[in-house]
Amino acid sequence: MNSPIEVVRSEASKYISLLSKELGIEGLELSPSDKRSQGYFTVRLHRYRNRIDEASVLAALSRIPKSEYFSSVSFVNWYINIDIDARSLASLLLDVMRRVGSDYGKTGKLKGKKYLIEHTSANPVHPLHVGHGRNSILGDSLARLLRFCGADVSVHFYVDDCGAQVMYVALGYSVSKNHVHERMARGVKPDHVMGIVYSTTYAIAEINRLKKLKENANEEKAREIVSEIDEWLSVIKRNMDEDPELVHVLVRSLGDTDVEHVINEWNRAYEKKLDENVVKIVRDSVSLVLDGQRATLRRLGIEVDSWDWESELTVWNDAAYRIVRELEVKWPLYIERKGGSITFDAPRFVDDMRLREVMDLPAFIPKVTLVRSDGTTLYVTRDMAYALWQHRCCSPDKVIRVIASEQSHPQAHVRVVLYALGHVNEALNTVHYSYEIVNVPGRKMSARRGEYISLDDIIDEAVERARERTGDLHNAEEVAEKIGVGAIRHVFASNNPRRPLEFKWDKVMDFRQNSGPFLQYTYVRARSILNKAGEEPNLAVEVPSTLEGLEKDLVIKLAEFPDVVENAAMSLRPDYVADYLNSLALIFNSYYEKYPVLSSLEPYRSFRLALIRVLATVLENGFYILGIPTIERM
RNA sequence: GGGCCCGUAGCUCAGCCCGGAUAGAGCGGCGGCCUUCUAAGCCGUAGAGGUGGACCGCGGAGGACCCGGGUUCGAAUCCCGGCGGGCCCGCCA
Repeated sequence: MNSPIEVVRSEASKYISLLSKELGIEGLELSPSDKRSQGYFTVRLHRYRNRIDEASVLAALSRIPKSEYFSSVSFVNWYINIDIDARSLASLLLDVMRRVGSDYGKTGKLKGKKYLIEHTSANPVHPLHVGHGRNSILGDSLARLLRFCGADVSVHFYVDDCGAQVMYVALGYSVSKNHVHERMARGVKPDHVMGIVYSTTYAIAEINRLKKLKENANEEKAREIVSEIDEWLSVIKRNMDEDPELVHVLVRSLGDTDVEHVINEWNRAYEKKLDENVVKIVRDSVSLVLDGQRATLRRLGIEVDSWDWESELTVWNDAAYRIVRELEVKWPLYIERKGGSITFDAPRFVDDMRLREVMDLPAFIPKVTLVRSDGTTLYVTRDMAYALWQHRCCSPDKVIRVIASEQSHPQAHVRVVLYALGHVNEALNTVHYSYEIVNVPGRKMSARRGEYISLDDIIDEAVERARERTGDLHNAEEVAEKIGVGAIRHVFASNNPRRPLEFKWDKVMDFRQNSGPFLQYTYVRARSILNKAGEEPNLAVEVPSTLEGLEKDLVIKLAEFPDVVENAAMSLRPDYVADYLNSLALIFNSYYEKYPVLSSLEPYRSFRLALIRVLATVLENGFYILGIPTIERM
């Protein structure tokens, strides 16, 4: 048993079940008390007030032997409060710690379980932006959390290399190759260069399209079109400010081209593998962008195990079409055809099959078009094929797809269609891990217009602000980098994914308010004590006869860690870990002021050193889960 | 029009699934603490509620987690109906 609190809890459960026999009541429930001053665990007896009286409860309590792990059992206001004996809990804690060492917190709960986590999966046409930051960090923290609990986790990134947006960047790249490479040779990140190529090419396409539209439009319509053109011109202008030469090249080469037409040609050519040159140029440009995105992820400590190319897994092997054909054969009554397009009546299917009783679905689901009139597949169709592949590739117990909440309908479609095709387990074990968007006040973000705040920018900014305070440490740059990364990771990992996140520079970067650096600082203080102590703390120490106040609080908090991790993993909520670390840090920082370690007398000195050793381990493991870098000095 | 999520102190949030004791934190405010293990820290304090009164004591009622109902011995928590905010409802991804 590697969870100290769990040991006490099972003692308390035993105690309570004895009590329920004594009282002749079934279903007494042990829960953590919200009034810690009264006790750690509590049992509510209110609902039995008419069946038993207080005297009989007190009598029953006096008949049951108390566990050595309880300091007190009391009966107040119809609550039975059981308090933990801090001394025995401390012994338990140190026992566990002696046994597992740096593995403290791992309960092996998910041993033998296999997870596939898909996260980020950004369009490979521009740098990652703030929204992706939330996605990547949530996904990565989940992966770390589940791995920490013993699960076998494989992290996948879906490379969305089909569809128009990729053709824009490829076309732009094809006419500006030398310039792109020259910039990369100068050290500019490839995704940033390609981001400019993409949004410029897209703007050129839009302008050319609108211009043609204008020719046979009435006066009112024409005015509208002109103002739209102006907007796209301003996109070009903004890109021009960033890199005039590159944008000039693009405008010169593509200004007179019917870009939209070429894009459609290329799109077809790529999907059907008709033109080797197109395939190569698309692959090259996507790879370049991915290199850049990968570098950003790596800077945040995020590693991806598998890069799954949409083209290979769903299009070139015909998997997406197979989905459609099977659906047509199996459920013809739910298929609607209109001029070559194919639509699945998902809402009716869900109602008829009573699917809502089987899986968690929104109360409303729209119909879903699977094939366009021109015979090409849609993103969602390909995603269905991909979802199936995710289950086939390594037979995971669960596939967790970290995808923004705005995609809840298509994600529901994916699961419904898997179910319809008879892949029931696959459908039930596909989780849309939904998170809310990141808002940046005052900025309307649009990746197509090149309007976004890149993840690189905010990391840079965070690091720069950290640098202002690292002073003349010999490794100031390195420390600043870790603090900046820690701050960013903490912001995204510590918020409830279900809530929209307001991203305000001053708030995220305010290290007083932000707890990433606060946690790191806490670790530094603990580390400092251990370093000054010199030797590795002995964990087989005598526990002082009295533990009270903050010392007791600290022991209990440290003992809770395995529980907290397990709960976070089962609920897929890395933010629970962040929350826990935060309150642990608060307790320790108060403790630090009040309880000297190195200068205290025995047995306190040794005991406290051991406690600090546990604390450091808990922080290290918590940091691992959240991906917050540890720092020895700051 | 429909769906999903959210509404708790000045601000950001936890608690709600599974109802129970005085609704918890952090930030910000105010006031303090660096010859003692790193002050990116800590301590104290006000703050979730209106009326009447010159003040004090005692007792009672009412209000109190967006609003209004309901269920319950008991509701921030469950149910119904509103209001406010975000996102979605494409032959885009």
